[in-house]
Amino acid sequence: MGRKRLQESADGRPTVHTVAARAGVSIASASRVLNGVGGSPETVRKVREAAAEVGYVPNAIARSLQSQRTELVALAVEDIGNPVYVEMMRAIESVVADSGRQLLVHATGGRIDNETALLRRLANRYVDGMIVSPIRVTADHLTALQDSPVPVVVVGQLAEDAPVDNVRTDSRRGIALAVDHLVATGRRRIGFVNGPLDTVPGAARDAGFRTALAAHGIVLDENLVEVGDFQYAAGRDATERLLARAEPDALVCANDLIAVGALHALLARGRQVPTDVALVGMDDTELARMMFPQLSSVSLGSAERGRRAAELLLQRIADPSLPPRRAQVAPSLAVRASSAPATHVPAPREEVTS
Amino acid sequence: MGRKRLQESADGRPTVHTVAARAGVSIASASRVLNGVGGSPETVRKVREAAAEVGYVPNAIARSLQSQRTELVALAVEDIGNPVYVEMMRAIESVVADSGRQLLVHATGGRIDNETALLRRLANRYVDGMIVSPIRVTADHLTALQDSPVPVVVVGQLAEDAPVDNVRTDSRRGIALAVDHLVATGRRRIGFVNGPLDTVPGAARDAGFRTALAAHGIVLDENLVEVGDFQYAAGRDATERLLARAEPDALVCANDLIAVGALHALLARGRQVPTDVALVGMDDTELARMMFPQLSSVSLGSAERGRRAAELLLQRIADPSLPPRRAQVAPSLAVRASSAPATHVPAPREEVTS
DNA sequence: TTGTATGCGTTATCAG
DNA sequence: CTGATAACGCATACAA
Repeated sequence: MGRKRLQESADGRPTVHTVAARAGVSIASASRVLNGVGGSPETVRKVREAAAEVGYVPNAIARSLQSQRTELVALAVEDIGNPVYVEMMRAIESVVADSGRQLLVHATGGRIDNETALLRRLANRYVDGMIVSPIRVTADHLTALQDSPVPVVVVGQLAEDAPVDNVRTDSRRGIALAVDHLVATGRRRIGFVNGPLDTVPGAARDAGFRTALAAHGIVLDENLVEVGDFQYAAGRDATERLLARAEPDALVCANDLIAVGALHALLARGRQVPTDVALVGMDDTELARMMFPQLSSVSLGSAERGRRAAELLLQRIADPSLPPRRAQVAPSLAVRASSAPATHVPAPREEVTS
Repeated sequence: MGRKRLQESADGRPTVHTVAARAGVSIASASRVLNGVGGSPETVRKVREAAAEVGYVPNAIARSLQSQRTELVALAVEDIGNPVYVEMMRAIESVVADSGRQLLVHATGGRIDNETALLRRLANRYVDGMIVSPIRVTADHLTALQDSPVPVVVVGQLAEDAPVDNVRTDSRRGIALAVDHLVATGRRRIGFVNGPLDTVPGAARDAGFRTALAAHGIVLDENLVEVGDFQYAAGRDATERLLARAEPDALVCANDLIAVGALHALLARGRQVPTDVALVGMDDTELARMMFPQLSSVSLGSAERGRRAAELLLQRIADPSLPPRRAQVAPSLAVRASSAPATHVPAPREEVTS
């Protein structure tokens, strides 16, 4: 038989053995007391005392190996810098922390291979579950989602029959809210600055825009539509291109970052907001409220979606046999200064150098 | 003797035993091949084949228990929504990912108890090290930092003799850069919107502002100084208070969030930027470039500091016996439209309703 | 090179 | 209630 087990861990820190020896009890008793199950008053006292004396802290790894759970949950989003994900993350973190778990954040950069790789790595069990908000979804991706070795919840649109927990919103309807509002306040030449059409949200918002305009009997002038990334710079550049060839009296933007870019482009070109051009963003992030004028924005309930996703995930972790579930959060419109009704007195324009 | 070890893990997933049995070798041989050390060509082939067939993925927990490392690194910041931390986080994530590790992000909310609790929890070894950027540092805190059971690197000011790895910048000098620039471009009634004075950066920036003004022989009018949180809303409100009682021709802000709030307040009050009031922020985040006009801002090299901190941490993880080290990143000023020299023709002011 | 046996630190089982 | 012992899944001395 090999040498007797030491009472200290490799790096000299106390283990259950240290505590047990010091308290004069078995490791089993020590462990029980430390976990608050069983133990005579006397044993409890001795073990607690010994633990405090040596500054015992349980090793999370060893505990995980035994319990098969890490108490860690991951979140994978495209762009950690986008305020919409910050809000979602905050909501998720709150729920996750309340359950005594910790949140691990991954930035995928929207690269899909990156994301499937992440999904596959889940197999090594370093987290108990994952929330992922993909902007592109391929068949490959979907497969990886379905037979993920650990619970996964998707925030975003997924095929109706996809057997994966998911939390969705209706961004088509969200765009319609924006268009309806603009039409109601007298705008007619409504432009649209969108993100990539090969993304799920990009495609949905494009469809939403076209449908909404048609519903009002407005014929879409393709010159009023531009596409870029879901980023500030792309939004600004796309708006510049649009303004170079068309004269919108309102602009709907596919997210707030784009809207801020659009605002920049409009102001740089000497357009007044909302007098000349009304502006509506999407996601209703704090960024929208930071602008001057404050930006109207369609809320897609990002915090709420985050919260729901976290709850779904925790439930599934608790009971993996649950059937796939689906939660839906309705969009709403926050009207602010950037889309106040146009005064019918066109203000004198003055070119401003950026 | 107990029942023979199973070939599958509790949840039915393959383990080294599964692979070994299928390949007809011992688990030792299987493990060796799987780790790329040793093994005859024939064994390697058999094991690789078996592993692929059963879809073997090593269990990260078990591996960690053995190796005493989790390949996880934590980052604790006050406010995940502040773009300066986003930039820092991106830089850290990049270095950390390159080393094959993953990043865990904690939001402390600036609550110091929260942070020390975090430090103490490190003892359970769920991460190999941590980068922390505290805005308040107490003696208690410092103690916790020093005898942390795992490597810790601090981003921020620390006492000279504190035996803790840390990456710092000189925000006093950073403020001086801003003041010098404003004075050089003809501003004299320079105001300052700061964060809480009981924070390390708040105190440093206050001192820097006063010193810089004095260096130019300017007597500070206390009406030109306001304090709030390091947040957008606080910056906006503080600026409103300041504007209600004083008439600055320039404003230095303790960070970009505050600067954006100040811009909002200025514009809402009908002030032209930079014509009436020049504006300089701090941290030089992407937010500064998103505004109209674009905000001048003092760069404190947040990405660079993040990178350096990550490198220091990885080095210390590799060799815990290293002496405490210190890295310094110099501030610099990015001049943009918000602080262009004032035209000496005061533009007509017009009250704008927010 | 290969296999046996042991330990990583914890919790769970089961007999006493 | 308590203690001895077996897992958890992996890596690695050591012996063959």
